[in-house]
Amino acid sequence: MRVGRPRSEAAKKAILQAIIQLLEETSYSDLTIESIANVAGVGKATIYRWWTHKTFLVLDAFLLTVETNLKFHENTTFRENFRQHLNTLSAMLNSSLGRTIVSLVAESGADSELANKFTSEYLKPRREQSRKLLQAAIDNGEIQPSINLDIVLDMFYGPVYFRILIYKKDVDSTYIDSLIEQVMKGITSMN
Amino acid sequence: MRVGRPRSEAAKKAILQAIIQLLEETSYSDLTIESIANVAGVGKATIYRWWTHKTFLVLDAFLLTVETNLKFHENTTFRENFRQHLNTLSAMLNSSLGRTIVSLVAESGADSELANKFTSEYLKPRREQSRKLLQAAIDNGEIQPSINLDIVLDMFYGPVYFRILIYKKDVDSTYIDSLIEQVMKGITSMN
Amino acid sequence: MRVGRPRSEAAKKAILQAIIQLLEETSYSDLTIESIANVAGVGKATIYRWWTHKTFLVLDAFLLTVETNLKFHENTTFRENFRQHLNTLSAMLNSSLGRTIVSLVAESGADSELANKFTSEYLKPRREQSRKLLQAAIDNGEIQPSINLDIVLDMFYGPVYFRILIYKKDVDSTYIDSLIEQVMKGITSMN
Amino acid sequence: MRVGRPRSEAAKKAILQAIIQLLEETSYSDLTIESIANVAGVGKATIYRWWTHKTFLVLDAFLLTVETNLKFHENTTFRENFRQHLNTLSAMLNSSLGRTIVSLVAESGADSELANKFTSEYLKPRREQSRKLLQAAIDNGEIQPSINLDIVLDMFYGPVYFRILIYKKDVDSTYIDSLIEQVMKGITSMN
DNA sequence: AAATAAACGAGACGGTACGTCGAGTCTTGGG
DNA sequence: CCCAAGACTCGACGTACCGTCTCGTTTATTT
Repeated sequence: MRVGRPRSEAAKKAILQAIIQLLEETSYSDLTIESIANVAGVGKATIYRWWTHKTFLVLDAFLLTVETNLKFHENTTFRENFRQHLNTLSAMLNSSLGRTIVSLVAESGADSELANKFTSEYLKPRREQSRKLLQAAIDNGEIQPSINLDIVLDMFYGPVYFRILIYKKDVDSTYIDSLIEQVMKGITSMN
Repeated sequence: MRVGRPRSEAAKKAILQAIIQLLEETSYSDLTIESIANVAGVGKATIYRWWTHKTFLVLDAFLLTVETNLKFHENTTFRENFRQHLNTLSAMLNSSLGRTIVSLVAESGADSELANKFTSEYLKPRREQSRKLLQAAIDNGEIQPSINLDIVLDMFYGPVYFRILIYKKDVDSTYIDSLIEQVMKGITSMN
Repeated sequence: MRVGRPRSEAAKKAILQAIIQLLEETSYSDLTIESIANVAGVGKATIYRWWTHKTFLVLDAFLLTVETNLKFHENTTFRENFRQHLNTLSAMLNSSLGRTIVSLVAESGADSELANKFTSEYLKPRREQSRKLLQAAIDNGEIQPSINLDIVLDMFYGPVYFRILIYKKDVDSTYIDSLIEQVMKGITSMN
Repeated sequence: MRVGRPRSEAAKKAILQAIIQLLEETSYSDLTIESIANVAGVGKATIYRWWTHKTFLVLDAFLLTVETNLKFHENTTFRENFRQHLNTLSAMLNSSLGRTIVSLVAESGADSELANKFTSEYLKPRREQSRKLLQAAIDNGEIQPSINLDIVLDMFYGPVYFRILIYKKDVDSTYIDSLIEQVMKGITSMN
């Protein structure tokens, strides 16, 4: 079996919690490993032993806060599901941790380790499920079968990301409702 | 008149050029004032005399590279105008300087100086003009008058930003064409 | 009797041997407990269980290498005995272990634990025996009874320590012979 | 002429003074660059800019405290001159700074930079002058011309170094007087 | 033989200082 | 009065060891 003192799960938790706390007080660029270690009551070396880069720390802290598995409700409408989904996304992007990790991903290269991990552990699972939702709506005739799924999904997600992060305008439930309405207009089956 | 040695425009240009050059070689976090000064052949104090913050340096370098005033062609279609516009946007987001400044804006607060300047000097002028374009299409009956202009514009821009910066997928002219097509479906007048 | 696993003499030997080996490769300040543990194939805790301080480790390693009990030859002259004694001392001071422990003693305070142990376990026994030797030479009329034993002994030892450690000049047998000769001139009985 | 901001002599002085102060409170091994910088009110980088190694810092601090040029009195006896000289040496070796630098030299290799600088800037000048003093005493017939100057000088210096640093016994003026007396016995001309 | 108990190796832990690097400021001589 | 050069204070970086700890394992004595 593995010898030596085992890794402290308490330390790991404390580190990620410290990041969450600190990012609510300061910006990412003011977030120092030193302050994380202090707040977590942990030695700096412990942080460096398990994370190679500050961005991964933030990503892990982020992943800790988001729901492990996204659940869509089966007994409700396609519209309603998306509405909740986009509201959750909007809340995430308005949190400092969410804004931070997303802008870090934006800055990183397309095949950077950070982008890959963010995609595989956060983005993709959600994308996958919302794609299924969309497909189901096509299957039951609610939505036109001719659409490009990817583009339609981008039309749901993209405006929310853009409006909050770049355009710096509020995305409230009214906006989300109108957005969904507008996208639906172009994809609903007419028969 | 002001006495003493006048400010060196050559130094200013050299500094912004150095940033453009360096950002093609390294990431923003590896971009140091020291290296900028060295490459530009300039003292550090000269940089600090003109700019208060590294982000503004990058923003100014960015603004130097983008067209001062966006021109839409009047004698062509709404679709065609947007197509060119989004292709230009896509090219900008794929450049290291573009990706850098946008992610800096994404990370910054809604009413930070950086976001305000980026909005007023880059984002808003373009938004204004594309809004006019959209309005003109409504006026001549091409597009439904009932639409929410803001949301429709977000549906054009948002997917491009999102797809390049976050989802890390290519946005080529085929994608842009399909995107425009899909958005148009929901807004075109049917008569 | 005491229960539990007994202390490992093998580990103790390995530790002291590791120090001897490492001090021949690196300086004392580069000698780390970690490297000792690695070379000795021993856990750090085992070292700390037996020794409170790194200096004592070195002292113990030193004591392991020096003759347990100094032997003067009775059937030879006073001069000859001292000659051998000082040559041995010179060899010790030229070894890295010897130089290290002596400079540690030099740096330590007069009533530090290290100085006390070095004095009682190394210095004093030798001093005692050479004092006896000197006294014997006085008793048999070879040397003047009026001398201050302590000062004369310092005149034998001091130059050797000083010349090797501080003045950094070679102390070979010629030097030692001349030194003894010169000291003798001032203490030999003239009758 | 040289460009750029000139080196701050005030900072240099403050650094060396801080070392002198700190070494009176703590041992060399507890003397950290960090504490020197704090006490001196100086950035760590400034220390590293001018000194490569902590030992050189201590050496420079030591050289600052010792008389720049040793003065022997011409209108007094050889004995008296040496008496004062050895008393001064004894005082130096009993200071924490003196004990520290000497034990650092003792630990260092024969042709290390530290030993060389200590020899050339401290040891040699004094040795040179006391050698001249000895030579003068030979020239005026006070001392035998047959002696080995080097060995006789070692017999003056060695016992003082040894007794203070290694043997940890007091060296007061009585001891020095007796030592000089004893050495003189073996070298004085008898006519 | 089984249970108990201490020492062992391995290695993670909270710390501290290291030596480096860049930030932003200041002080020169020169333009 | 601006400029380059470069030294300054400051503070975080990532590394290396410190001395302590917590594991599973080993080796003895005690039951």
